[in-house]
Amino acid sequence: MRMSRYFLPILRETPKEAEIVSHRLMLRAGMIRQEASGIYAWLPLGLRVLEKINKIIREEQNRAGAIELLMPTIQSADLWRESGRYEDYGKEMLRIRDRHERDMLFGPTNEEMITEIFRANVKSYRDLPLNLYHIQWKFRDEVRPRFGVMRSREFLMKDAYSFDLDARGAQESYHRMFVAYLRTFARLGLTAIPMKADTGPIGGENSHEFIILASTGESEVYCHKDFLQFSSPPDTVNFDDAAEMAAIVEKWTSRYAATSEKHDQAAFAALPKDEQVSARGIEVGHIFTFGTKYSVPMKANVSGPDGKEVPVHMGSYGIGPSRLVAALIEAGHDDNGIIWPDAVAPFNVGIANLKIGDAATDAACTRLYAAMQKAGIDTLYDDRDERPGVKFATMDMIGVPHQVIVGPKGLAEGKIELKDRRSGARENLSVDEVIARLTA
RNA sequence: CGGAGUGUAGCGCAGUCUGGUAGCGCACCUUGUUCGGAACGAGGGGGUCGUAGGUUCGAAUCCUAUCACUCCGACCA
Repeated sequence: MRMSRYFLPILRETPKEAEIVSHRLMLRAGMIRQEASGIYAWLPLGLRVLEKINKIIREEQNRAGAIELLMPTIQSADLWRESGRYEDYGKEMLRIRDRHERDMLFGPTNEEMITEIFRANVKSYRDLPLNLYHIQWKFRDEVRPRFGVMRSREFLMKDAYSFDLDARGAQESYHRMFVAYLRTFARLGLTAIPMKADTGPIGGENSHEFIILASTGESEVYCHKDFLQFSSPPDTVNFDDAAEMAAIVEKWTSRYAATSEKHDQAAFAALPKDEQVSARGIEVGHIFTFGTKYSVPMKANVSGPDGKEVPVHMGSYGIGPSRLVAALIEAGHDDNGIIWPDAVAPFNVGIANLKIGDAATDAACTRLYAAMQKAGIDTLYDDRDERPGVKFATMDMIGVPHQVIVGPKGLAEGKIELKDRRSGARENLSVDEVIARLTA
């Protein structure tokens, strides 16, 4: 993308309402714009990151055997009356009335709807296990939205729902999602630690929150330092092998890890001092099984091998991509701006032409840009008529991981500069060397 | 939902107490000198001062109502 033709409304000053670093940087980098309290428009740069996160989530959900569909944002209240949650949900639910005076709502979650879809179409245990997911905007009318997209009212969520014949099958589905989550967060460049979570009113055996450590995180968390060394499951992992899945889950739940709500001070203190990690964390995922909570009242039954009808055992698995964008920034930034992992960077390569109009720099940049495009690399070419300092500051703030700096001084010696955003390391290389390096 | 506060140009703010018809910095446009870490000068465009009433010869400023937004606490992917 040529920056001169792009829509990248960068702010030089920080809007006063932005308290935490991710919110500040998302506004300053022109990723989002607030349209109402807790409701944001995603500008081109922000949307790129969001879509890259979604892509990774999809790939890992699919790998684990989940199947994508798309449910609507608006739901009928009648569906929620079936489960009894229409009355229970309270003011967090945005209730709407259509022109025929029918009660509708903007979905805060989709258990009811997915159960309805399931029961209408699946009647036999032979069709199980089944795991359906979608990535859709949800709305929860939080009393007090804050921290930008970290706690917004409208937010994007990937939610998967598993269906199994019995509790044992549900457990296996849970394990698959657990492993898929480990892989997903690892690919996003994050270390996410599964922490035993409260199932709350939903009930059930299995529940974990995936927490990433960040100094500006919202909650206090405590865990064993081994979690920081654990390697995530490789892409050769076999999701059909229940024993392999169970072993991975076993490993990742073998050490102490809890958020402040579930913190057991005594158990934590029993760990050797140098193995204790006490930090702040952000919840980026939550998985749990809830048995037949919805299948019983909503009559989502299947025939078992013995011919008897039984309610299915279900589980649900959420990841918040929009929150992840903020979490990634909380986990990756410095005084100059955002530091994206390559996997989600809106642009992976940035080309800064320090002297627009200079034949040599223009030619070198054009050649670089063409080579990057040919290689299919997301590249932002800063071809604006701006001073060098402005271009450096822009590249750093929006967090382009690999920056190619092309100026007349270097070119006089046949060299351009390749800078790594994260480390700040710079190398002087020829244009061909840079192309070879970046397209390797 | 309780408590506190703020609405004046895209962003950050002054002006409000003490009414006289709106200003500064950044950004934007023109132009010149600049040009390797957010340059400088000259000129210029943009605001019915959140909204609606009221008081007044006259309201950003005083009064009333209303809306929006933010922060602190209790709740959440």
